[in-house]
Amino acid sequence: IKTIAPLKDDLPCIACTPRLCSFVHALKQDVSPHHVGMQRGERLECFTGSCMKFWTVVRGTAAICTMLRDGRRQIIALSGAGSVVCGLLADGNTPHWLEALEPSEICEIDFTPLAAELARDAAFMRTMTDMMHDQLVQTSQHLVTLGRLDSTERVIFFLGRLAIQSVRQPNSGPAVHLPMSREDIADYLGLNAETVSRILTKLRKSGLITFLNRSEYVVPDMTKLERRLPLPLQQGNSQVMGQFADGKPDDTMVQA
Amino acid sequence: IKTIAPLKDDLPCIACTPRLCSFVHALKQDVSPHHVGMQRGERLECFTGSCMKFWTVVRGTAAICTMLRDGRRQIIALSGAGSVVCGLLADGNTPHWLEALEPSEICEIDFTPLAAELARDAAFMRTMTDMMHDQLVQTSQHLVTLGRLDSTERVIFFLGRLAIQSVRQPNSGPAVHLPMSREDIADYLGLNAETVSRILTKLRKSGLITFLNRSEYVVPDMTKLERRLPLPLQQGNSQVMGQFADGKPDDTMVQA
DNA sequence: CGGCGAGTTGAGGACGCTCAAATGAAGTGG
DNA sequence: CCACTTCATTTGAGCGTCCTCAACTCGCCG
Repeated sequence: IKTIAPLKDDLPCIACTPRLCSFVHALKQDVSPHHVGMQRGERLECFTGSCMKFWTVVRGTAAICTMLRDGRRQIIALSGAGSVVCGLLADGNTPHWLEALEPSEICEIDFTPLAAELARDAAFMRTMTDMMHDQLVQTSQHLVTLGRLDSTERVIFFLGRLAIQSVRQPNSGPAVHLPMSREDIADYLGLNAETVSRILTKLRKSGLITFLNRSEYVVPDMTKLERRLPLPLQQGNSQVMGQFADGKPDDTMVQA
Repeated sequence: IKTIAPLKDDLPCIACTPRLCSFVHALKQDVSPHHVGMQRGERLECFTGSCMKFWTVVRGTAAICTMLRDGRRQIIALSGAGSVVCGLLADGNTPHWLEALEPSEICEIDFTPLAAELARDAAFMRTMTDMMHDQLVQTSQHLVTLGRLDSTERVIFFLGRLAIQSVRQPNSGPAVHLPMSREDIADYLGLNAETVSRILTKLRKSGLITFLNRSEYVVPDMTKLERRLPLPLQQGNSQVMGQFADGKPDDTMVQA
């Protein structure tokens, strides 16, 4: 755990899309964001109660997980680099946590001491709304996936979405990196690990997916992939509250 | 479609938990909330783009629905009396709509003309955040249901949650009203109608559920019901941004 | 080389879906 | 009040999908 110098040349807070850091500086208070390194399987548990902690995935991949009494695990959402998770997401009944699926780096900001002040900050609340909205859209789509797609469609959808996100990354080659184990994929898709494995070999043999190794693949024909799905792979650009902020007061606070 | 007098004696906006009406009056503008009656199956479609419409279910039950290319339907969330749905929830890819599952009355407010102004209103944005948060918690739990519960557990969970919500209603007797058809339940739980029917008769024969008729039932022993589930039925009280608002400026705006 | 964990593959079975028919409930018109 | 229509629901038979359990392979590291 080390306190971060907000704008270093390696991986600055630019990765953090909602720019939470800007509120830290704006308020001139010692809400210290700090980076945490996490190994695969490590967890951050702060989903109880009302803590206003935020975790931005700077590097790696993390998952919002929950577990039932008998040990069944469900991955509710995946958080790739740049996405922000907030501690308010849990329901307080079943245990929730943020788990690194591969070696990751998380930037943690705890706004709790400033909560009352930020509740009166329209720009901050707009950011919160946007974050919640993005998460909600993602979760809703995932819900449809679990409710109405069969196992093969789920895996195809998962691989396709991952591939699309991958090409948007700046330093990506043609290969897509699979950031998680078969069991993690299964827990994300509501399947079990063996089924995922079987489907992956089926997709490999059918030529829809080409695997370079166990954790890297290429989609030779994205159109063909999409034809196997009853819903589009491309994500529409979600427009939210941010668009209504005419003056854009946040931008004035961004450093550099 | 009739414009509503905000505080009538029959079913006033008190039912609207987030009290959206208060923002209408605060801004002294003609954002006219009006009530819409809906028959079973009727739809409100405004999930495209960025309209800032809100629908509060005043009476009845509505569902946020989506449909895949081949006609598979998924009910993402149920909206009972008092809950608010907002047009921002859709992802823009697949069609989304709000559908009445039984004869319902919806209060519609379109804040679009005031969007820019409201974006600078911290109290309004806090309300938005709270709404999004509530929806997100609900959707996440639903997602776990679809991902990790088998069909019987899903139905039990559904009936149990409905029963708990029912006793909180003011005018409820011991019987729980089932506000939707078997097919609607199936589309909510990711099953098909026949399976739902089979499970209901199984639960009836096992004595877990007593049916008064096709749409009313009693849970003789809620504890026994909960023992069949790997997760608690009771919903923890979610605490969100509202708690941080010290002065509670909204309350001063409430009429009466 | 041996051990370990992740992944793959196979056999068998349970669960949930499809298709089809029967039953029930509610409304309409004679 | 009763035939008749219509639609939702129930029930049954058969089957496909996905899970469970188990054996086996592969890659990695000591």
